[in-house]
Amino acid sequence: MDKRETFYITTPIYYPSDNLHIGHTYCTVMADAMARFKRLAGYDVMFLTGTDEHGQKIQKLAEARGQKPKEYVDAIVEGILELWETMEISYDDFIRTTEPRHEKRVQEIFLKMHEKGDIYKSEYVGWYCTPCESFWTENQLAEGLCPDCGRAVEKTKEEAYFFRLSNYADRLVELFKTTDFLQPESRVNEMLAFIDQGLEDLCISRSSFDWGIPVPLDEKHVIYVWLDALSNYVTALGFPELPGESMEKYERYWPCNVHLVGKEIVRFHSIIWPAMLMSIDAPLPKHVLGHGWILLEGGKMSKSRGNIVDPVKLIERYGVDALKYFLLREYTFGQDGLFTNEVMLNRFNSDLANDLGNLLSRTTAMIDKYNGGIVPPAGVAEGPDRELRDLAVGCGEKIAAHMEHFRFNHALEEIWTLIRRTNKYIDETAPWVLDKEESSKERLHTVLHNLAESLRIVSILIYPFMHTTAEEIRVQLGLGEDEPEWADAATFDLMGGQAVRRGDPIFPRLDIEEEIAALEAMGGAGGAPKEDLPPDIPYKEAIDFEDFAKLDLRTGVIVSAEKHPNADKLLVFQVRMGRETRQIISGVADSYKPEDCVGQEVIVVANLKPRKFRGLESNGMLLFANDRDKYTFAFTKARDGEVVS
RNA sequence: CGCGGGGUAGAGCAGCUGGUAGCUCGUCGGGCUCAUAACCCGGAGGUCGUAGGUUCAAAUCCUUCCCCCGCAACCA
Repeated sequence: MDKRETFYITTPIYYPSDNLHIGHTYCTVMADAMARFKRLAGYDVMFLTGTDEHGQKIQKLAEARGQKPKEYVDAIVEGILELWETMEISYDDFIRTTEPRHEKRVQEIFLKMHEKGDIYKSEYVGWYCTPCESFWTENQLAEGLCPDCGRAVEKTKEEAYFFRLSNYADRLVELFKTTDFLQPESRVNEMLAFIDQGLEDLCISRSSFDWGIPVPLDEKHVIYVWLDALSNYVTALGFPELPGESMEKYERYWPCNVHLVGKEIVRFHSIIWPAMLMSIDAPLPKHVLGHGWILLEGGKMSKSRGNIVDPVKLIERYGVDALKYFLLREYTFGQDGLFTNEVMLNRFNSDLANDLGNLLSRTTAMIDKYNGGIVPPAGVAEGPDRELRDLAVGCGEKIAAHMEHFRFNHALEEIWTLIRRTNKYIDETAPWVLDKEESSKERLHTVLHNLAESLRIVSILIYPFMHTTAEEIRVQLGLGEDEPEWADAATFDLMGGQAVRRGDPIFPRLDIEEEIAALEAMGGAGGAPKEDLPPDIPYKEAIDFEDFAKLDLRTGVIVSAEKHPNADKLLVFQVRMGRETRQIISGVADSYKPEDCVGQEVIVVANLKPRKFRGLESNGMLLFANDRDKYTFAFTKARDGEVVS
């Protein structure tokens, strides 16, 4: 029986509606570093990641491409697995919510909650768009119309199952107030405020689409996202028990040490998930940690804005370890951080090439040159030796302390303090001077030994964060390819007699301007892509000519424009269309200033029913080209008031 | 008063369980030559958004206001 302490860490399961970007990579890299650190520190680690593959959105995306949902997600999941392989993510299990092991157990969980009396059938009042075959909640509607197609929706009552989330409000408040369940702490108030508004029971089934796990005992329904997705953290461990299948992992690893999640889903993980577990009388995870977002210049990264940083391109160019180092070193856990190519490249040069790479290079070069490539044994400590040795030997403990709080940036900073100190040590001891006199050879050997020792310790310390680099350093130092022992980082003077093997620079210095130019030319790796294609949006279903003929399109010209007094994004236009001038409202305030619109020729959908927006009536609609939330007038050179067809 | 995050040297950030402001890059000057024009030392540069308050002492705690950024609302 394995007596080691266990450590169970998870990432969210990602939604495979598209390829992943650096935000997902960031989260997964953090989890990986933590997992590797804990393994090295002697824990029995379980590191889980996966994909959340059900839901209406996937079903529709698949349909739009004429695929079965499973086919569609299979292709994307393959890409995700490849990415994690490239990133050398050391997950122990990868769970897909479409796997039988998950689906069966989610049904079991549903039944358990049902038995507990926490699930009841009721009616879910919502809105149905017949052409889109989509079911929308009150909140999702756009001024009472379908948010997808803009057509009228019907109020329908959908039969649905609900979870009595409201029953658990008190216990949840207790959880937040008396434990450090949720971190960073700043999120706790947010959750308490949310609970304070009153928890509504949670709708956990849908019958308006079928890409999901069937509700047991009622196959008209499928289980709706959160119950399905959140359960992965236990189903992957074999809970609930199924006949003939082992719960060994569950017993060993649950409760989870850490759910690492993005700040946008902290709420689901710290309210719904614990409530579900309370309902089935399972122990709660020990911690939920919410990390921040990586932002690009100009705002959040998002698929629709096209400003996604493609991790694969960065890896191809700079290597996995460089990217991992940057992500872990640059950002403060829990806070948002800015990504730019320049910042990243500067880190590569100063920290990796100049400090670490160059230290290895000069150390091995000197051992080669001054001692025939053999690491000398320990000698008598003098001068700055003691300081270097103390710093090196104490570094591991400091890192461990930072890692307890997921402060990757501080942990790495500690290592670089040691690296810089070692560089300084070379200057202080000036081995090239010692080499000149026979009388100082002994001192020279001690210095060379200390340098090798310091780097050996560095190679252990960086192992959880950049293991390939660590291995390369160890090979160059003549330490072989065995996995290092964390404990050896706390001991000096282990080396002597190894034959160093000089290699190419482990991190060649980059020409920053050249690299920035290259990255921008590639596009998609930060900054604006040069050759920028419009977003790839599937075409809607074909319509008959009669449908088109229903539209009454006319030309117009904007005679005045102003901001809507009660809305941020709306502009109120007066549009002259031949004999009449109409008021039309458009949500383009982010793209146009009112004064720039006057005189603009436009195309108007003239027979759209008038509607009020925050108190002002809009009579018709203006046509715009929409590129990632950037609107451009679709205009005509014709006289205003003419028919467009 | 919708919710939340943030405003600290030219840039990007850390510090924020209170005690004379720190890191990286950049910049200026110097040193060294083992090394990837890298490394080492030193200097310049900040009234820590604003206005008050608590305190012997505040970037750090409390309050006011201003600005930025997400989310929400709103986008026919």
